[in-house]
Amino acid sequence: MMMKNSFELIYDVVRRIPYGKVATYGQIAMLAGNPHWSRVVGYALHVNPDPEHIPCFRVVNRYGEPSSAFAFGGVNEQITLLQNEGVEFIDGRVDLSKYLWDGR
DNA sequence: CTGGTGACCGCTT
DNA sequence: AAAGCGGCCACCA
Repeated sequence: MMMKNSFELIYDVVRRIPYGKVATYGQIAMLAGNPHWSRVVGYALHVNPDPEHIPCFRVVNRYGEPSSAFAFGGVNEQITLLQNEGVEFIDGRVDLSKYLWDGR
């Protein structure tokens, strides 16, 4: 039986993030089906079983700023990756008005 | 086995 | 207008 745990639903949503766009935890949680999973989303990415297929670096908090625990090698590195995709960082924040993934 | 925490968000007062 | 609290899942000791 394919019992999709909440984590798989979250991974599925994160994997849908297109190139050059960013998504927020709340957005993913809502798309996953529960607006209160925002916390679970953070934990799901924490285990991040497939970082190569799950662009956790494209996931940012509501303020458009990368999470603190991203220091797995250098938060600066994450910002560079997004910039490399065309995402413009302003004052260490992403313009969610332009780069926030609309869920499509 | 139980308790507590964590990459968060939204609502209430 | 601002601040504080709760809530869901899974893993750890």
